[in-house]
Amino acid sequence: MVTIRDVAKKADVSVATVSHVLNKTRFVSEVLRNRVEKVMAELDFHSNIVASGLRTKKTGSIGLIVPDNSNPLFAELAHLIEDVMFGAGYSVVLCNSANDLAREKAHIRTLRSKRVDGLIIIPSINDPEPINRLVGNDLPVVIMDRAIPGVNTDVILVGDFMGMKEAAQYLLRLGHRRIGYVDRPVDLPHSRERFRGFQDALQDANINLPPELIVRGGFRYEDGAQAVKKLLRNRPQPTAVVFFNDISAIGALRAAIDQKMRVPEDLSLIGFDDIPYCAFSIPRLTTIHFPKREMALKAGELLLRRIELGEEHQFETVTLPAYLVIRESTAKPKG
Amino acid sequence: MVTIRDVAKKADVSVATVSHVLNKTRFVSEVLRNRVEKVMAELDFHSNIVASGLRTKKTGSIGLIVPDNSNPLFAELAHLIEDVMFGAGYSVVLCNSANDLAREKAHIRTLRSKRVDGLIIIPSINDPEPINRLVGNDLPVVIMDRAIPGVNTDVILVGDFMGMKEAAQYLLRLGHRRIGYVDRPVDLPHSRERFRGFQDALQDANINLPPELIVRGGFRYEDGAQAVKKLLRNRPQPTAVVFFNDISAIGALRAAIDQKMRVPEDLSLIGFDDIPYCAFSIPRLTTIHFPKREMALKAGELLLRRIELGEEHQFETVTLPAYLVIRESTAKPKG
DNA sequence: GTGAAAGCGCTAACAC
DNA sequence: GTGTTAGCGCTTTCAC
Repeated sequence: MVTIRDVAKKADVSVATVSHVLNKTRFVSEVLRNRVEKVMAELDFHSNIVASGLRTKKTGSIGLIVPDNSNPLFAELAHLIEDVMFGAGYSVVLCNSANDLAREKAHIRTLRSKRVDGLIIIPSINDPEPINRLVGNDLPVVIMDRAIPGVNTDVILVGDFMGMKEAAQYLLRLGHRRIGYVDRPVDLPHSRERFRGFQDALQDANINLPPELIVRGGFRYEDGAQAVKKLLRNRPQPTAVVFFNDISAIGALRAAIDQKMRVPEDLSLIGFDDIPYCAFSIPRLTTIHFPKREMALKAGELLLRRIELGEEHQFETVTLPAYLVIRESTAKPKG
Repeated sequence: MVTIRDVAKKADVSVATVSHVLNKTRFVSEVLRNRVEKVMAELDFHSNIVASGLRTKKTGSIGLIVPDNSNPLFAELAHLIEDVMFGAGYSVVLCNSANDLAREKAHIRTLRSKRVDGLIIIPSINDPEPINRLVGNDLPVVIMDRAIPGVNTDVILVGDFMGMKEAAQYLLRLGHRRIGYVDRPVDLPHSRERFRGFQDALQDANINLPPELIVRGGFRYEDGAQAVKKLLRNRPQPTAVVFFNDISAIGALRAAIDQKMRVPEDLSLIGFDDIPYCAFSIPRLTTIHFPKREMALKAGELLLRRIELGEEHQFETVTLPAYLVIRESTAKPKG
């Protein structure tokens, strides 16, 4: 690997000069600058960022921890974040936590050792301690999507409560009275909020929510399928079901059709996230829009501000509105 | 940030000893080892991998360049690769090329500057030169999914030709004679292979493939929808359409239904990739299975071999079989 | 406008 | 068994 030294020697200048043309960090006469640049090209010189990082304490990389990059929501978020960070000159190290605390902590540890300039996390952790320790060590962190009580970072949330409440209200307005709810297997702040929004809407309308209509399902296709089958075993059957996320709603849609139910005539279904596929399923899925682009942008913005302006004060918590997108999987209950 | 020096001082040993307990790279008496480890924990020491990387020329990171992490195929591949690399102690820097050559080159340049230990690329580039230059500089690279003629790396391909041929043969066996084909907007080796497989099957059966049944569409939902609408304007209409990928097939499925076509009764549809959603669409999508797990595993294996064993010889090209998965979007043509 | 040189935090050869 | 120390390839202060 060719070094700055090699370039300096061949261009007959000092390493300082080479460094300065590299970083435009002080004036270099045109003659020398041209000479240096020519030699760099000739030698196919690629500045060693590891070495410069050792001096400058900047790596030009950030860590991004998501639960599961196979999930279309997280995949899109990861993509968008990579996009804004690329624009700002940073690379992103992508880590999947698999909803596993130990793994998440391992990734945090590694990322810290690698001296990433910042961290964006969609946490599986509910414990602020490992994260607060990072911040204490001057590592800018932004938490996305899931609130962790007591965390000292910027956090960007989605209007889970209101989004889900709006969905339930819509169903109520259509005339539904027996509405099922399918949750994640283990709850986290965001899922709790969504469920609260759902409950709140029913309560406002004085609708009873019997426990048999709440199922702790999962966030995968199969989970949604299983959950809806279970709900459909109830008598009377629910006329609508709301899901923690789109994927499980789509699995449920499939299972409902398999059970000869018509959607939405016999059963209304609502998801959450508004993944691209919702607009193409048959029927198209009514869902709550998750503002992915806005979240990625905001996350990038807040992180970059901490990194580059070194802001230390006031952590911000911003909540982006989620809103209902009415498509074709919802209708009035029959009868 | 606490350094090895701080630890050494506090534990009253030399930095060498600290380094050696850190890396288990030479024997350290239990007494000292315990003392050092205790101090490390007390000071919350996190070894600076940037610094060690400068000495060892290893960063413990690899680069992964995919066209678009929002695409479920690439998202899953990225996830799987992260998984195997995590298991081997590496982080992965994820980059989206957006099918843009300039961007892909920019990423390669950055990754090289960051001295990643290896690179896995799903190239948008057709030009072996930038990649061969990397290899010339001792950066292990493996190319996935798309062949680049003349490249000096390991490459892992999928049986595009045979997979697509099998799909077409299946359609032929069902009795289809007017079969449409929807390709990517600009072809790359893998799409060319797929198309060749399709052509080959028709040719074997002495079926004519009129140009109006071939559309250069795209790989997004909307593209598939547009493409199928265009195909359906032909008279006689095709009775089946094969798509370059699942996403466009799913978009087409939606559009076909919108045009009051029944799938598969009026129109058979086949995708490619077997993304998870295919098993849940209505109807479930017949497609060609893309061996994602096997590819990720193989890519990791080959890359790690180059990185850790420093193998220099013989580049390998492995082709993983792709096979037809018959679901519900295909049937005999009516009439 | 340019160069010399110290030093970032680690590893590893060498010395004892 | 353990310690000393010379770098790894850069950046940046200080000097001219």
